[in-house]
Amino acid sequence: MPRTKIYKSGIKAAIHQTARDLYESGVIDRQTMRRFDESCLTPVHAFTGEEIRALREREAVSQTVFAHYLNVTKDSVSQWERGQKKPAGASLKLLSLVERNGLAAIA
Amino acid sequence: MPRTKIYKSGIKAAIHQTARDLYESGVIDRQTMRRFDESCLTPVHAFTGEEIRALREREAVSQTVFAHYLNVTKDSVSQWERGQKKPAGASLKLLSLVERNGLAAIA
DNA sequence: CAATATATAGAACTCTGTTCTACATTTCAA
DNA sequence: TTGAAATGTAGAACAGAGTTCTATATATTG
Repeated sequence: MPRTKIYKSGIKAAIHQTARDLYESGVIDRQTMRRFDESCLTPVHAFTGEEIRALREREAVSQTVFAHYLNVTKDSVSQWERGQKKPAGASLKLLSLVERNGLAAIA
Repeated sequence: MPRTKIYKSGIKAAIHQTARDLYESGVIDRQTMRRFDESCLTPVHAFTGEEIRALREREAVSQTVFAHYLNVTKDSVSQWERGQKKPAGASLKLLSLVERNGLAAIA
């Protein structure tokens, strides 16, 4: 179904650096650079407790270890998974990164 | 000053995957795996407003764009930089990742 | 069996992060 | 030059995330 080829990690960083270089040398203007910046972020979406648990188990770590990776408490992870609290902001971003790139991406 | 050589990104992920494989095949026990997990995380430290601003300017983006990367509001970034609010938890983790690996690492 | 690791439970509390409005400055295109 | 857009500051009110504490239950392991 996906028409767009998924490139390996590193590509994104390279493209980004190139865009920044173009901006700094005046080839592209600030607005273009800004739109580029905002358009190539990994999409952040809401997570259900089930999804968070599945994600953690996919990475084969305990709640405690998972919590250490995200720099939050184990209790928070437990509450997320049970739907008692819902992660937001930076927590959501980290979960999205783990979902897409794995735990090692934020080690 | 640093005695330990800093390896390029990718190495960490590889080591991690290897450790997990060893664990899953029963070569190392769960406790060892856990200690390994907790010992190889990027250290998370507090940031002053100055440091956050310097970090953002190093990445050459506006507060708005920086905020988009972290999935927080531009106001939060502004308040961090002025010392009015102090990032914690997942926000701190993201800042540490940016500090060490650059903005592209969390794109 | 005893000790440890893991996960749940709930309650009280702190304070981040959000939201809103307003305003000053700078940048850039018309 | 003029006006629109981008950027950053400011403060206040608010919701709720994240912390902390204690207690309990289960499963695993030595």
